[in-house]
Amino acid sequence: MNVTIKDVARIAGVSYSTVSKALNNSPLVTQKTKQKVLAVASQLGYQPNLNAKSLVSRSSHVIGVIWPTVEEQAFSSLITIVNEELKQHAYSMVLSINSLDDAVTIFNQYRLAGILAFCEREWSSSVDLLPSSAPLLYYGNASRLGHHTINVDRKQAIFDAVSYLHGIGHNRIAYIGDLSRTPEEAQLDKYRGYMNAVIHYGLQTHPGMAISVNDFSWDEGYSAAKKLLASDYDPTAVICASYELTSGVIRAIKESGYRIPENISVVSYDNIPQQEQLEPAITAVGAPVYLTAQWIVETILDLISDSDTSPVPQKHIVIPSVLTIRASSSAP
Amino acid sequence: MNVTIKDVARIAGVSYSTVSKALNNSPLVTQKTKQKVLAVASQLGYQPNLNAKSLVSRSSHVIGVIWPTVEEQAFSSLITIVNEELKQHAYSMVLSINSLDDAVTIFNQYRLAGILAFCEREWSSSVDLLPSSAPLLYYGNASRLGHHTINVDRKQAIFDAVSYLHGIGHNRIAYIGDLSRTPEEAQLDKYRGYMNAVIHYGLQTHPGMAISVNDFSWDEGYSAAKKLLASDYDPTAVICASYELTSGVIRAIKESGYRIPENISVVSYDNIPQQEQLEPAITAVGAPVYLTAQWIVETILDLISDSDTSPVPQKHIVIPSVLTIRASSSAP
DNA sequence: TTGTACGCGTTATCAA
DNA sequence: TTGATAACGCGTACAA
Repeated sequence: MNVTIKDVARIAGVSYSTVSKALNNSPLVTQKTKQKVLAVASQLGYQPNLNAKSLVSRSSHVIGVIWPTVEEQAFSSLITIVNEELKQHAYSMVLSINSLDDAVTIFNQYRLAGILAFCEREWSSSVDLLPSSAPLLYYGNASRLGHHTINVDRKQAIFDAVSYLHGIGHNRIAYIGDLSRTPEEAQLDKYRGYMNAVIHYGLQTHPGMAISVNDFSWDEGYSAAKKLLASDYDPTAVICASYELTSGVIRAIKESGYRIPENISVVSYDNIPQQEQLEPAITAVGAPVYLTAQWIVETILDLISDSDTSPVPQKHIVIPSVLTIRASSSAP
Repeated sequence: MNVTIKDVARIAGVSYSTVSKALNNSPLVTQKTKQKVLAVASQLGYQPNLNAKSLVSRSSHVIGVIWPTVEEQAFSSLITIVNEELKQHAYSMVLSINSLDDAVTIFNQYRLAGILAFCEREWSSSVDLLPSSAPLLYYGNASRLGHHTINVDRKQAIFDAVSYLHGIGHNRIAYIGDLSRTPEEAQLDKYRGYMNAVIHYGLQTHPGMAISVNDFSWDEGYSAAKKLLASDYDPTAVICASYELTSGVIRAIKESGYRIPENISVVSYDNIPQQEQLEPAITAVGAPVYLTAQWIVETILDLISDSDTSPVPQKHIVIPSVLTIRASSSAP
């Protein structure tokens, strides 16, 4: 326990600076001594002290991710993939589920290489004051803040969904999502995309064409779909604002004796592989999660290497939506 | 950026050891200089370097939590509460979603104060080899390993559910859970509790009294309940192995025209507050999540303070189940 | 009450 | 090619 390079040096019979070189693949050491040092190190169970390491190098190869809404599943697959991607680039990832402020504080104190903030809803007002030594990249709807941001284009995504459905002949296209008086920015974007498209294509309108949900559980999707089918709107297609909603919606549609897509087409927001597993496989729009993860990782790593050169230009990246057509949609 | 105590000392016109004392509430400094130092520190935006701090103190006030199955929501409320509890004790929490080995490795390298492993299913075989300098506490089914463990009593929980239902007059009590040939240990425990109780109380048995699910989604619960109701078992009560399953089960029961609890009682595993929000509020068994979180925090903090004194006795804590009666159950 | 000096484990710069 | 030595930022005896 707590064996240091000095211990390794003593056993291996070399100086500890030589050990350091051997451990770091320095060319300033012979293969032979290197082998010996490595052998002793692993035999002693040597584990480098990252505190010392990042104290001297003033940084580490660790990215801190802030994820205050751990109970929302929406980000979990994205975060999983980001983690894998970072590992490929020899970075580690560490999560905090504290508030933005608390998390930034502790990450800063550890002098992490970079910080990634996944916060779709709440933005601490004091965050602008926090002097972050590490590059801070926000994922979500934060273009207004004076920080680097990366976003998915939700408005375009839903617009594309309507375009696609209209293109194959649908005219009564319903929407199930968050229409509350004060929806989060992200949800408002989706609704805007829907309304814009409805107007743009001159679709039939109806008071009951857009159904609001209280949260994004399957249960709410189920209830909303029941309500939709009970109205006299008689939609030929429905667009759902999330994967979970969709899973409830298709259950409700099936139970009401309708078939997908023969009687009604379903298109879901959230371009994640899991859509493939639903029955039937669901046509989806939104930024593909793999692509999003890759962009996030690439951007944060760029910011880290850029951070030497000042001034750093502000980055605001928007990931386009992709339409993935599956079995749940067809011409009416 | 990167202002150190030396900078603070220079501006405040004192030596940097005085600054250190002032920052750490040492009694060896006058209130006046302390105030001055604190003022200068905050004005300069001083942020302590935790790397240096834990390098010199050989530890930090940070607990690392290993959570490889981030996509399973089961732990999320527990982890949220653990986080809050730790904050109360002036500890920070940091998560890793890597494999057990990878996570332990990096946490060790950062010399964190303690490690908490939330891994219900997979146990890396090599984990025993990892020399962890920090106390490692496992949550899950790991009593076989040579490590400290903390667990909930799932077998007792389900047994209690049957006892309760039998006590108020039920004789045909169904079970919906994971009965696959090779279930995880945790799920097997639940089923054992059920079977033990069925035998113990001499309940009516039937081939279709226990329905197996493939995963713990609401969807599987829904399908299982439909199957159960279609059989000729005619249960007066049903026990579900998880919260998500239950949410699907009650939907299926309602749709089949039955009322809860008049026609059929429902008891769910997972003693979490969310059970209260279902319609009707669900009677639940299992270790209350708040209690579990408190035990976890208390145990890991104990282990940390014990770790000075060697040898440390091995701790294996089992948290008892509690029956929380709500509207979903009544005499048949 | 305040300041000085040393060490924590590591990397990097020199001399040897 | 190796080894001694000075940082990195901080806590803490010990001296003033």
